[in-house]
Amino acid sequence: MVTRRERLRDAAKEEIKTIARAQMAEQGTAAINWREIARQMGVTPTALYRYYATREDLITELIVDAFNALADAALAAEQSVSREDYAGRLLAALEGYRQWAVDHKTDFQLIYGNPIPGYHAPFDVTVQAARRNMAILVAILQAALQAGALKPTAAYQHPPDAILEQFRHQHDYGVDQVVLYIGVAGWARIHGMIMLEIFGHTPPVVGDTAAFYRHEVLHMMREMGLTLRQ
Amino acid sequence: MVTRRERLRDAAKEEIKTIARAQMAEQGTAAINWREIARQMGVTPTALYRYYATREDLITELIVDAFNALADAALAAEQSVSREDYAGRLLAALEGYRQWAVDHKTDFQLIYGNPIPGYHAPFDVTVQAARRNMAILVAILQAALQAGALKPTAAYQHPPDAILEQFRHQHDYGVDQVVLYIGVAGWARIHGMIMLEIFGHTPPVVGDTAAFYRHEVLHMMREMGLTLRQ
DNA sequence: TGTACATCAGTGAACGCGCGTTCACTGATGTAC
DNA sequence: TGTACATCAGTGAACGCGCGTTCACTGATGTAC
Repeated sequence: MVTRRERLRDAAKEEIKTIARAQMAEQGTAAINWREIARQMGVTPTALYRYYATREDLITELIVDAFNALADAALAAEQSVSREDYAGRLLAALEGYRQWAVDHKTDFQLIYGNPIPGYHAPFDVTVQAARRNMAILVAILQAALQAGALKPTAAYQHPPDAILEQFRHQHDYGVDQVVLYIGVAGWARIHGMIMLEIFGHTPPVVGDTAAFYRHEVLHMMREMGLTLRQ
Repeated sequence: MVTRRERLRDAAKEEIKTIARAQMAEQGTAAINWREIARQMGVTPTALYRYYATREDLITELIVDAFNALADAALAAEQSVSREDYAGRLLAALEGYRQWAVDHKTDFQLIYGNPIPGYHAPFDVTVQAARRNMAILVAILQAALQAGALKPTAAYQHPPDAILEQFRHQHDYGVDQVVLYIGVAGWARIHGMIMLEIFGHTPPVVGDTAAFYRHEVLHMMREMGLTLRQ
């Protein structure tokens, strides 16, 4: 049961994070400013130490939140599609992924861009959070493989030596080797487009970045051997 | 003719930039510190104003340098391959591109990662520099197309509507539409792998990132319709 | 070849600013009997 | 139901630090005649 105090406490923590996110959106991820947060809340800087032991802790929580929100967005998108439409599910997940990134540019930068100067993310925390994103994509591919909707094309059937290292880690996701390879290769591909867009480097020849992304994803799925419904 | 004074001046500017790059390598792109540069040079902070009017100007020059060095690396790699081996040239260019990025992680981050807080790159300067990189790749593709080594596969022959915007900009590079499309799509793909590697997010299943990159590039070239020599 | 002047590199003090964090504290809110 | 005590949110002063930039200046190096 949640006490009144706990509710107020959680609300205060949320307010702090909301302001921190606004700061990032305006000035970049490195612009998270303790004293300025306090100012905006109408409170002394010391009061914030009731909620976060240090600025580092606040940033860590923002990172974990971002990873989770990103995974939630992909998952929600994926779950709105009929279970047997594997290609549709994957497309939805990947579009949900991109949409979240575009809607929360600085949160995405916080995760995948430059580390904040002087800040070092605790390894285990962020790795755990990052795994969830990969796990969602890989789960769809695995289901598609078992249902026969994913028939990996020749090039994907035998992962290159470079990726054989995976044997050591395979249990991490508990899926077939092909699926893991397709997952990693595919993820790298969509990551490139999103990073270019988020950081404003998409070549000016691309007009509609959302449509470009969708086109590339569909092309990729076809090329990898995932059957599309008509 | 270069006077003694000009030589000394250029040497001093180089020293400043070298120290700034070391700072980035150690603490990230945002860690460029005017006073600390002066300290390391054994000089007062004010002395540096003889060479750069402001910290912003210094950063801008670092960005331009990085873009040029990156393009130089790709070009040099490409030029060491026989002119008629188009696939070999492209592979060399792309591997040179990645290698430079890996060897100069923070310079690459400076270009393609988070903007430095409070710093705003002058648009025209950086755009001009970025264009060179794209131009090099696209030139190889165009030559390959004309020589018949590049026979775009079906999926690439007709760029999607999303990219038709290019008509407005096509003259920028003066190449065929297919080439431009292949160039942009391909660039996004390699960009994803490099960004993941540079920022330390390559999934741990990938053992040898260089081999993985090479494998993906070769696969991509085959898939796009660029004939490989045996 | 020597002199007069202009150009340039670098100094040193100071400005104004803001940061994250510590410490000892006050006063309000909750809890146990 | 009221009282005694513990818990918690928040204050206010201060610490130690470092930043980029300005200003008026000195002394060395180059240039023109």
